[in-house]
Amino acid sequence: MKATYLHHLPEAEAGIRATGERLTQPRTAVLACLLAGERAASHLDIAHALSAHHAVDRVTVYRVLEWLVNKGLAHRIAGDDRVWRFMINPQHANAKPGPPLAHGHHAHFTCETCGQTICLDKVAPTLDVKLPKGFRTSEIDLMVRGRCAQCS
Amino acid sequence: MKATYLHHLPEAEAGIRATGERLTQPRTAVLACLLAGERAASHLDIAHALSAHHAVDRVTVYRVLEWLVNKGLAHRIAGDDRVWRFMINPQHANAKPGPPLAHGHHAHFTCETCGQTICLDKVAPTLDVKLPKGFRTSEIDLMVRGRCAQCS
DNA sequence: TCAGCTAATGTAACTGAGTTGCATAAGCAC
DNA sequence: GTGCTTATGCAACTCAGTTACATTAGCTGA
Repeated sequence: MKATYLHHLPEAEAGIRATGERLTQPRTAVLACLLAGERAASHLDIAHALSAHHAVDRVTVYRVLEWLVNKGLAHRIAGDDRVWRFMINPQHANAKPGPPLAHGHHAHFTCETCGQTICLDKVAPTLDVKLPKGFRTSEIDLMVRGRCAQCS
Repeated sequence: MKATYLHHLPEAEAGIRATGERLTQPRTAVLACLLAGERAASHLDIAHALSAHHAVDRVTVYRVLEWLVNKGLAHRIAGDDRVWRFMINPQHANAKPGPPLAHGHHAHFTCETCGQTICLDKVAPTLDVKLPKGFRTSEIDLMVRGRCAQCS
C-alpha cells in the first residue's frame, strides 16, 4: 500500500457519494487507501500511506474508519496484537444508504511470521455450529492462523 | 466468578505441580479462578475475583496468565473490546511439562448484548478452508457472535 | 455565487490495557 | 536451615484508541 491509492480516488469518491453523506477529503483518501490494499490495514498503515499526499490527522483516520465500518463499506478485524485492522468490503460498489450490512460470516488468514492479514472469500457457506439452548447467532468470524506463501 | 474459586484451589495446585515448575500462591489462585469460571475472564475479572482472598498485584496476574497460556493450561481470546480474555483448557487435567499445546481449532461465542464469552466444544472437526497457494494452516479460531439465552 | 447552517476535522489532553526494569521476597534443592 | 534461582511487587512507561471543544469545510437554498 504505497501511494498507489491515488488511482482509487475516483472510485472512493463514488463510494462515498453513494452513501448520501458528505464527501470529504479524508473520507475519500482513506477509502481509496482501503481500495488499494489487498491486505488488512491498521490505522497506522493508513496514516502512513496517506502522509505523503493527504495530511490527515490520526483522530480523523480513526473516525473515518469507524464511519466506513458503520456504512458497511469496510469491516474491522481484531488482530492478535490488539490492533484493529480494516478491509474494504467486496460489495462496497453497491453500497446504499441504510443500516450497516450484516456479513453472514467472514474469514481471514493471518500469517504468524510476518503478521499480514488477508481476506478469504471461499469458505464453506454453512458452518454448522451447535450453540447452547436459547442462543442465537448473528455472525460468524473465522480466523485462520498459519504461514503465508512468502514465509513458508 | 465470585469467591467460589476457593473450592478449586486443590485442583489448581495439582495442575501447577504437574507442570514441574514452582508452585506459588498467585499461580494457584489465578488457575483456581479460571477453573471456577465457565466464562472467559478478563484480567480485570480475575483481579477482582481474587481481591478478597488473595492480594495479587495486577502485573503478576498478567504474568501468571501468560505463563498459564505458555504451559498449555489456558488459552487467550481476543475480544472485540481489545481486551484479552482467558479460559481454562479442557485438557488441563492431563497437562504435562513440554511445549505449548497447539489446539487444532477452537470456537467461542460472544454475546453482543452482555459481552460474555463462552467456549463452544462441539464444532464440526473438519473445516474445509481454501487457502491461497503456498499458504499453510496451523490453527483455526471460530468466533460466533449473537445473543445468549439471557439476552434473547 | 454567496450566506448560513450543519457536520466533519484538527488539536490536545486523556484513558486504560498491557509491558518493562529493578529491588525484594518466596520456592525449592541440598 | 542455607543458598541459589525464580517469581512477585512496585513504579514508571508505552501505545492504541477516545473525548472535548474550538475551528473549518460541505452542502443547501436563496
